[in-house]
Amino acid sequence: MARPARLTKAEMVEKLEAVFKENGYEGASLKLLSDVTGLSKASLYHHFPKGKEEMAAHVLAHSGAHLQKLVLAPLSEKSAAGLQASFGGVARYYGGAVPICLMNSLLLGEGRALFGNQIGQAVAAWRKGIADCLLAEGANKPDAEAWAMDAIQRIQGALVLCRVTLSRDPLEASLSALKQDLTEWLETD
Amino acid sequence: MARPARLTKAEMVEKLEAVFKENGYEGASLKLLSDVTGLSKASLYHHFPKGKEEMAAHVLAHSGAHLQKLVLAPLSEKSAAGLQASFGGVARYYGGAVPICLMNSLLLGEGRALFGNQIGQAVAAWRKGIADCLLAEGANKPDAEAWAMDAIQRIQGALVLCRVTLSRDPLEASLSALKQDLTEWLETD
DNA sequence: GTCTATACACCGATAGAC
DNA sequence: GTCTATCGGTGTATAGAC
Repeated sequence: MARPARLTKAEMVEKLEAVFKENGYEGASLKLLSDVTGLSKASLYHHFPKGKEEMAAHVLAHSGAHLQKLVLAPLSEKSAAGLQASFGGVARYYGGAVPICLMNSLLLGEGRALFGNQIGQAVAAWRKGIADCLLAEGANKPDAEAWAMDAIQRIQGALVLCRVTLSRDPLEASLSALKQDLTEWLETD
Repeated sequence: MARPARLTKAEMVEKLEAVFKENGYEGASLKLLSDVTGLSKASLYHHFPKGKEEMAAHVLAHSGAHLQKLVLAPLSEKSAAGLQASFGGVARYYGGAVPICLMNSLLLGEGRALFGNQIGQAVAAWRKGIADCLLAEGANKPDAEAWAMDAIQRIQGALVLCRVTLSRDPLEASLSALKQDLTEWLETD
C-alpha cells in the first residue's frame, strides 16, 4: 500500500472529527477544518469534492465504524459478559480527557436535517444490541428494552456532564455504576 | 405599565430561545433570529445593541430564571416532597413536543467559551439543591451528592434521547423512574 | 421602534498554477 | 496533491430615514 501523501484519509477524518464534535456542523468552519488538518481549503476539496457535508459524512461513517467495532461487536455475543465488554468499549469509544458525543453535536441545526436519521438508526442498533444480551440472559422483552434505553440514556447524560464539568469523571462513574447494576441484576435473576 | 410596542422583551427572548436551542450559538444566524421574531436585523440591534452575544445572554438569563422558578425553588424546601415537586418542575421547564436543553446546545464551539462557566454554575446549583434535599432526609453526604449527580445525568441523557427520537417520551419515562427511585429510597431509609 | 440600504468580514466553494 | 487567488453568498453589524 503506497504512502498516500502526508496524511492518510483516516488520519484526516480523525482530525476533522474533533472539530465537528467540539463545534457542531455549523460551527465547524472550513477554516477550522483547514487549520486542524494543516491542509488548505482547496486541498480539503480535493479529498472531499462535495465539501463540508462530505467531510461530516466521512466523519460520521468513521465514528460509526468505531462504534461498531468497540461497542456493538461485543454485544453480538448476546450475553452478560458481552454486555460488560461493550461497556468497556464505550470507555474507549468516548476517549479523551473531555469526551464528546459526535451524534449529540451533529443533532443541531443543519446537521440534524442531514444526519438525524442515520444517528437515530445507530442509537436504535445500540439499543437493540443491549436488549438482545439481556433477553439471552432471561429477561423479558419490556424489561430488556427499558434497561437498554436506560443504559444508553445514562451514558449520554454522563457525556453531557463531562462537557459541563470539563472532565471524563462522569462517564467513568456512569460506566462503573452500569457494570455494577448489571451484576446485581444477574444475581437477582 | 405601558405596552412596549408589538412584542415585550420577554416575548422576544422566548422566541429567540427556540432558535438557540435548536441551532446552537453559531447556528443561530441573525436571519433565523430575525425570522422567528418577525423583526428586522436592525430592530434586533435596537433591543440588543451588542448583537447576537447579548441575545444569547438574555436567553440564558431568561432560561436560568425559569429553571430557578420551576426546578430550583421547590428544592429550597429541603425535603423529599420538594424534590418530587422539582421533578415535576423539570417536566414543565423542558416543555414542548421535543424538549431540548439550551445548556447542551450552547456548550459547543464559541458558545462554550462565552457561557460555559455560567452553565457550569447553574448545574452545580441544581446538583446542590437536590443533594440538600436528600441530606435533610437523612442521607449521608457522598450518597446524596452521587444521587443528585445521577438524577441530573438521567434527565440530561433523556433529553439527548428526546432529540434522537424526536419525542418527549424519554424525558417523561426518566422522570417517572426518578420519582419511583426516590420513593423506594425513602422506604428503605 | 421599525424599517431599507449598506458596509465589510467570513463562509463555502472553485479555478488554475505548480 | 498541494497551493494562492478568487468568486458569489451569507454572516454580523451599522447608518440613517420614517
